Amino acid sequence: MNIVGQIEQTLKQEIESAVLKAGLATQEEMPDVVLETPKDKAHGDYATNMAMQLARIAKKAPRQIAEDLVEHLDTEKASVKQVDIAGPGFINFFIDQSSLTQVVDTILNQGEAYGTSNAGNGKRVQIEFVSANPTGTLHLGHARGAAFGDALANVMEKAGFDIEREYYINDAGNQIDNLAQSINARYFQALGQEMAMPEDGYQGQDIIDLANDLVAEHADRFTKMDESDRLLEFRHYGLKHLLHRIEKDLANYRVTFDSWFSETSLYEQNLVANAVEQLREKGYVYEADGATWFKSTDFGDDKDRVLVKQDGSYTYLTPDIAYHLNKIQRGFDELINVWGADHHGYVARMHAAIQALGYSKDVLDIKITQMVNLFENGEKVKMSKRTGKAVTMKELIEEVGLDATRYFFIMRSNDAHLDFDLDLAKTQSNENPVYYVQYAHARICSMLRQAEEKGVDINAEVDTSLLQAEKEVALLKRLGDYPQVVADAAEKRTPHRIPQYVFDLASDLHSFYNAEKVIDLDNMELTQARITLMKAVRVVIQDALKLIGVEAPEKM
RNA sequence: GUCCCAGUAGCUCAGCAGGAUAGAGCAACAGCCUCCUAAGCUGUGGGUCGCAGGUUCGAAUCCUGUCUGGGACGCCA
Repeated sequence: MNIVGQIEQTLKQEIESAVLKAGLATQEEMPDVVLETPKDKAHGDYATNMAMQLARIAKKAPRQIAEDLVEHLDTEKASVKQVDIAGPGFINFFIDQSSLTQVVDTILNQGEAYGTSNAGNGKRVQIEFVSANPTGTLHLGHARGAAFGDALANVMEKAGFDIEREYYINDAGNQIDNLAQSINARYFQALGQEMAMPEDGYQGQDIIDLANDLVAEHADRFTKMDESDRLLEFRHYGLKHLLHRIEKDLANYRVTFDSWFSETSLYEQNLVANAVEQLREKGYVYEADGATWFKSTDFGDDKDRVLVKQDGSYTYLTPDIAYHLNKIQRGFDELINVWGADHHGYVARMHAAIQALGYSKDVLDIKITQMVNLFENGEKVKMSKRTGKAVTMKELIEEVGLDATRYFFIMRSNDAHLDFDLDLAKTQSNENPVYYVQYAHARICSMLRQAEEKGVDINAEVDTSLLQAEKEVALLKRLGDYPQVVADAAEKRTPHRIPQYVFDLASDLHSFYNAEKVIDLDNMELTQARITLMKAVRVVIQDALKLIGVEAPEKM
């Protein structure tokens, strides 16, 4: 347990025991003690609304209750140096600051383990994200989903969840047939022959490149095969290369997966037909109009959904149901899917399927990442300048850089539409939050370098209780918040809390830097105490940036 | 028509398991480098939290309705 957590815990216990001693409520009636950090420093370090919550139980005015409570509070045990009653009955606590400085030692002892917690309690959670079809390159929306999913996974891991990252490969549907047909057409075209692209074929440059590679490697060898054999070859070739490229692009984006799950494997194990049978046994399947239907309306969906089409093939939904059943059966306590906004209409039927199979819909949490719009010179950019098509993830990274791309995607809530300001992301100045945070880190590194050059022993045993200046206390409190911020971000699945937190921490650092001189050779004790504080801040900035996949440079 | 997301300062957004005077960045304005990186700091101004009801001691936060913007509503994937 971290220092701040301990202080809060003790305070909560003392508040409860004061309520009991004052006879304001019994143990059974006791409301949860809510401690909050007031925005206004005049309202202390912590405040509780206990008196208001007790108003109905004790049948007294909140202010009167507050007075009784305070009278019975053991301030020494609670390490409180001052208690005020304010407003409608808030009780404000001023904490004895000396205990706060311990956070520095805790951080330096724990290193990058600082901030971990047991909030997740080892719960096994699988996060499936990106899962783009292997029929082309990754685009803007994928980049957002990848950044979000990866950061969420990192944050939840740190908060004590047991996380697996999975990419679902749609390598079985008719979009893959279409891919093979598209490559086929481009192949003949590359050989100088006439061949029409299939209707709804993949028009992208990436397919043309693939076909050119095929010609370079194999010349016209494939023209001598039966068409069906050739298409099978192209299907495998296309899948392999496009998937490889996706994997590489993601790795360059600092996103890796624990497992890549193939849709085809579901068919190989007969799991798709199995899933339909299971639904049928439970009575949620019927035949109509020559097709097989899933009665998803029994579980709140708008309309029933087709599982097997008139032509005998499956819809997209059917293998997906089998896939989710398989995921559940792999023993995860919870599944999280990260989907793009264009799939949100799909949520109800997936939840319906899970319930029809006998599971709670709570086992599947679907996070939707909303649309991304690029802005440049104040105007909306939709198309790539080079290709005229949608902007790819790779182009975006090349244009604004990896750190800025990841930071910008993660700093916003996933369910808000995102206006991505290219000019701002490229700016190397204080307007750009990425640089602001990275600069704080570089600044600390610079101070440490100089301290060493001037002969300060930066690893000395120090008396951290010297850290009592206003800006120092602000930093200590912020550092102490970190484990709770990570735990909150994990529990609420809001990784955007991390960029916000680290921005605030950077702000506290810059503010401190301008107010106090760290290296003062005439006051070695204070210098060393401050150096130690700087090291602790550096650990936390590094760690927070690592969670969101952004580098912490030592020099800028 | 149905469903999902959003509507908070000039702009981009936090805050939403109810709590005190609603926050941040940018933009605007006024200051700060003989001193550890000015890629920084300090201060000022700026808000009917889309609108209307309701629940509550208390609502940006919960409920209902409504308006606006975006998206989704295939025997496509």
